[in-house]
Amino acid sequence: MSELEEPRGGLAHRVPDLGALELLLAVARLGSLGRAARELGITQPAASSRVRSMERQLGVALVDRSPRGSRLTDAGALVTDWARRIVEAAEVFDVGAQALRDRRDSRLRVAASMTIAEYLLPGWLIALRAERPDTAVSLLAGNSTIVAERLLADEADLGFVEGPTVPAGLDAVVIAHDHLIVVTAPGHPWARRRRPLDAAELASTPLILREKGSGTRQVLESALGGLARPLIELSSTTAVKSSALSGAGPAVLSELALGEELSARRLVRIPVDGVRLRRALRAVWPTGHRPAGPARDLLGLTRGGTPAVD
Amino acid sequence: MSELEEPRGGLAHRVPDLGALELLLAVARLGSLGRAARELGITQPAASSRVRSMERQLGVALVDRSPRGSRLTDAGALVTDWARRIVEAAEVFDVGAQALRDRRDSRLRVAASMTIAEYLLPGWLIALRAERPDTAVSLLAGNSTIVAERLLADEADLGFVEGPTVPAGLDAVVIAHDHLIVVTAPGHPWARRRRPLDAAELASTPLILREKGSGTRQVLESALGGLARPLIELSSTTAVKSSALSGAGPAVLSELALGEELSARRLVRIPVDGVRLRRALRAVWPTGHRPAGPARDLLGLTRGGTPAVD
DNA sequence: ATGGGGACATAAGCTGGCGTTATGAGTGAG
DNA sequence: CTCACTCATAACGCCAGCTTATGTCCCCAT
Repeated sequence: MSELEEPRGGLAHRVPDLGALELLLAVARLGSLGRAARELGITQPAASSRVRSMERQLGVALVDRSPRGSRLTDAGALVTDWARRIVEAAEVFDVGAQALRDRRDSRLRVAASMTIAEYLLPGWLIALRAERPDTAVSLLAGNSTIVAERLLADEADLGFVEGPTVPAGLDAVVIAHDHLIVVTAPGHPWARRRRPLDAAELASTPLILREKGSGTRQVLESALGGLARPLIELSSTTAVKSSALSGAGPAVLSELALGEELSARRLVRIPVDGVRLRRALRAVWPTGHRPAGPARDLLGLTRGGTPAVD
Repeated sequence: MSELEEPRGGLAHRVPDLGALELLLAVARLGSLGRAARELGITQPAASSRVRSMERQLGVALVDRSPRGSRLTDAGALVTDWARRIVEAAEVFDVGAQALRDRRDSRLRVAASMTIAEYLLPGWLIALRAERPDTAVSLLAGNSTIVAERLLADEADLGFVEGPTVPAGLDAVVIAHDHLIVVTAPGHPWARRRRPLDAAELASTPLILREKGSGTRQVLESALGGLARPLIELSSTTAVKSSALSGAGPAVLSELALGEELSARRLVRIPVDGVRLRRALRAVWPTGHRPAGPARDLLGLTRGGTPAVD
């Protein structure tokens, strides 16, 4: 019948752009199109038209307009919550990308391992920006050696490394532990086990793993005593996750890489007994040069709001 | 010095749009601008220009171009992972919004409680689309009463409800449990406790809660034996989370609402002892009308890839 | 009751971003 | 040496979204 429109495009054609989503969040929060428009620095007609075209695009009424304000419809509330998650991911992107660009005016230069730079640092930077909006941060991502080099050459003010050892010449404090966990797709037999796995089972089962030499692989192998049987070897955490999601087999990866997948049961965590699958995450700085100023502020955030280290 | 550009706009001006992010992911996966362009159904010059303007916008080189392909730079890999999370959130938005619109041609009509519709269903629908791309789904979100009405009026094929009781006239199967958890900002004294909380402590401490009558509030109060002392009462899970993030106090909310906040330690989970803070999530259908066809497919996904119920 | 003010809608015009086609230039393989 | 592949550049067109200017509705205060 009415096969007039078959968008058949990428997501971008079916999902409103970030500006529209921000607008929707503002409308939800402020209860008025006009006020939301003002907050975003656009005019009221622009906001009106934008919300309208968003509704047209989605085929769903999002806001109830009235002569004295606008409130979300039920569907609008649902859509707004999904929108919020996009915007939050965009904030992470933004603060991360902003730190990546080399700025000469950075007041705080951070060097961090990949895992930390990817998963943890943006959150800290968002929190830091909330407290100290004027602190421009620059980020360099690399392995422990790189981080140490930068710090010792005074090209970074604060570093973050993962793994069992602290590079020479640096003082360190453990800020958290990264737990590796075993996951499978929900259909896998392990997902129905009642007893935790033990080391022997884990070592004797082919697993989806990062490549040999990677941080997570090292932790696993040292925990198992040198043995780990790869089912597939992949070069990024993301690839491991995708592979596990597709049901290829059990995977071992950092809990940091799992978000919704666990709570929505798209992946199932398999308990493991008697194997210490974790590694320390440490903040580091040149021996003696205890972090001060912005570095100290950031360090405070990483340690759970306790500003003093000591 | 060079204060030429101060974007000073919303996120939308600093974060590339979804089309650009999808393009970046395709380039990362395929190793070539041209191939990525083809996959997205645009021309190679369009892709080239888009990636270039994204690099200009971010001030970071993302891909190394060579006469025989393009690979991500180190910074590009990081940016791409952040981009992936935006795109994943956009997929959730897309599949959810698509289901919300009333389609006459829906092959599967679902009625679900808010929590399930918001957090769980999109993931299931993405999985369902992967297996049965032709299944058009429509979604109606509402409380248990609404869900039951729709099912009994044959206006929905499958329902999802949360809470201790199964509405009359429906058969049900428990598909999961929603665990309520107690969280605080990392700076809160509870975050440093070593012993789990007990019921008495929980009941005697003012908490950030949903309003009286809400599902999560009911679970908490029945678990505590009727008592719950609100510090603030808020009308959405999201508001509770924001409030907890800002350090207003301990909050009780569904683990489904927490994503990164926990693993990145922006919120800390406080263990609780001797209180059963969970509620069953159930799939429901009219007594006797065992789900078949698409409804059965979806039901299978919710139960961890086991297609057969029974 | 009557005007003022807030909220949203509509209309007309401009602009810029992104797309297209057409072409050029560099590299490696047969 | 030519083909096949990569990416870059140029010239042009379209449309989404912005703006300003106006209209309508409703509530409230005088």
